[in-house]
Amino acid sequence: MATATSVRARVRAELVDEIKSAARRQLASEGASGLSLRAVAREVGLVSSAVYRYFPSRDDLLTALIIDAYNAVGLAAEAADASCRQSDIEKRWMATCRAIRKWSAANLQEYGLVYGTPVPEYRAPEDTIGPATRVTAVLIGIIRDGLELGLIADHSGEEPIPRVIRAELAPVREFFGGTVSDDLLIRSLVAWTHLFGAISFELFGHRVGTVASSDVFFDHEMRRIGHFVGF
Amino acid sequence: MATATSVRARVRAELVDEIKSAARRQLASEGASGLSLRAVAREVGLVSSAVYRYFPSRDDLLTALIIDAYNAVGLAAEAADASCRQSDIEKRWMATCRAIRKWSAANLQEYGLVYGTPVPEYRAPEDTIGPATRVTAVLIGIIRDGLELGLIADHSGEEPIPRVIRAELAPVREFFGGTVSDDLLIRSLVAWTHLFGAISFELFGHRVGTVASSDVFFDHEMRRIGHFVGF
DNA sequence: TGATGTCAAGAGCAGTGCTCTCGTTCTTGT
DNA sequence: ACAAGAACGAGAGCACTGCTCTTGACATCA
Repeated sequence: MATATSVRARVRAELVDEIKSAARRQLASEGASGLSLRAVAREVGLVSSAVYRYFPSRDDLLTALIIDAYNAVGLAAEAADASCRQSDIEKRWMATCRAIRKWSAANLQEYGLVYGTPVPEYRAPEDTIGPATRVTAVLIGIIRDGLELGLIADHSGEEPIPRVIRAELAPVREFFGGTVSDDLLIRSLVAWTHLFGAISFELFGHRVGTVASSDVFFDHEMRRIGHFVGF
Repeated sequence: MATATSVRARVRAELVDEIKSAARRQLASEGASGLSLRAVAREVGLVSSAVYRYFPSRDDLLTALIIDAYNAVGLAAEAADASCRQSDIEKRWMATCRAIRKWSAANLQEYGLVYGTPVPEYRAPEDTIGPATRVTAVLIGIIRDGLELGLIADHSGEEPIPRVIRAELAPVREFFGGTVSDDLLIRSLVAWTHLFGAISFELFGHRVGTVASSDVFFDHEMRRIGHFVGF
C-alpha cells in the first residue's frame, strides 16, 4: 500500500534530517575534520553502524551537507534579491551581498565547507553543481536586468581585449545570453570573485590588523565594487 | 663544548627538517585532514612516539608547516618584486601576482592551509603573524613607491568617505605611513583581496564552467585590477 | 502464513593522536 | 674522568575514528 510505504519513507526522511542536523551542529563546533560519524550517531541515539543505513559513508554525509549549504546560501541570495524592486539594480546587488555575507558569518563552517580548502581526491558529485550555481545565477540576473534596462554603462572598454581572452570568456557569455561586452563580463567576474574573496578574507581571519570586520565597511567595499561594475 | 653541542643540535635540526618534508609530502597528497603523524613517522623511519620529541603535537607540526608556507609565498613575492625596476610599478604588481599564483598552484595544499578554511578552536600562534605579513608588505611597498614617484593617481575619490569607515581604515593607513587618501586605501585593500580571491576561486574549483584557469586570463584580470588601483 | 526486505545492534579490524614507561646514549658540570 | 642528568628511540597501551560483517527483531508484501 502506498500509505504504508510512505510511512516508512517519512520516518526514514525524518531520521535523515535528524542525522544531518546533528552533523551540522558538530560541523559548526568541531569543523569538517572533527565531524565524527560516531558522535553524530550517539547524538541521534543510534549506534554507529546504523547510520550507514542512511549515509553510505562519512563523505556522503559531508556531501549532503555541502548540497544543503549551497542551497541555503543560494536561497538567501535569491530572497534578498527578490525583496528589491527589479529596476533598483544597485540595491539588489547590495542586498544580495549582505545576505550572502550574513549567511556565511552565521554558518562559518558550512561556508568553509563549500568555499574553503577542497579535499584532495574528492570529486564534487553531479548533485552539487546545480545548487552551486544558484548564487551566481542571482548575480548574473542582476547584471543582465541592469543591462536590459539600460542602467549599466556597457562602454566596451578603452583597451581592446585579446582574442585569446575573448575565447576563454565564451562560457560566461553563454550564461548572460544576450550580447555583452568582454569588459563587462570581466567586471562581472571581478565582482563575483571579490564578493567571496572579501567574505573569505574576513571570516578566515586574514584582515585582522588591517580593517575591522564591520557591516558598514563591507557595505562600502561592495558598493565600491558595484560602481566598478557599472551600477 | 660548543662543537659537541652543535653536533646533536644539527642532527636534531636535520631530523626536524626531514619530518617537515615528509609531512609536506603527505599534506600534498592527502590534504591537511589526512596528514597522519604516524605515517610521517613511518616515512622518516621512526616510531610515532619518537616524533613527539620534535613536535609536541600534530597541531604544532601543522603550525610549522603554516609558518613555512607563509615564508615561502612571501619569499616568492619578494623575489618577483625585487626582480623589477623599482619605478616600473605595474610590472612589479604583475610580477608579484604571477609569483604568488604560481607558488599557490604548485603548493595547493599549503596554500589551502593558510588561505583556506580555518580550523575552529585553532588560534594562530604569534610566530605566524610575522611571516603572514610578508606578502602584504610587498604589495604595500609597490603602492607606496608608486605614490612617492607620482605614478599612482591618488584622486581623493568623487564621493566622500563616511567618518566611520575612515576610522576603520586607520590600521591600514598606519601600514602606509605617509598621507594616503581613503579611497586609495580601499582600492589597495580591494586589490589585495581580489588577488587571493581570484587564486582561491581558481584553485578551489569555483570557476569551472565559467572561465578556464589560464595564465593569460589571470594576467588580464590582475592588470585590470591594477588599473583600478591606479597603476 | 511464509518469504522478503529493512532495520538497529554488536563485535571486530585497522587506523589515529597521544601518554607513559623503559633502557640506552649522549652532554654537561665538577 | 666520572657521575648526574638530559635527550632519545622503542614499545605498550588508552580512547577514539571510519567502516564491515553478522545476528536477530520487525514490518511489508505475495
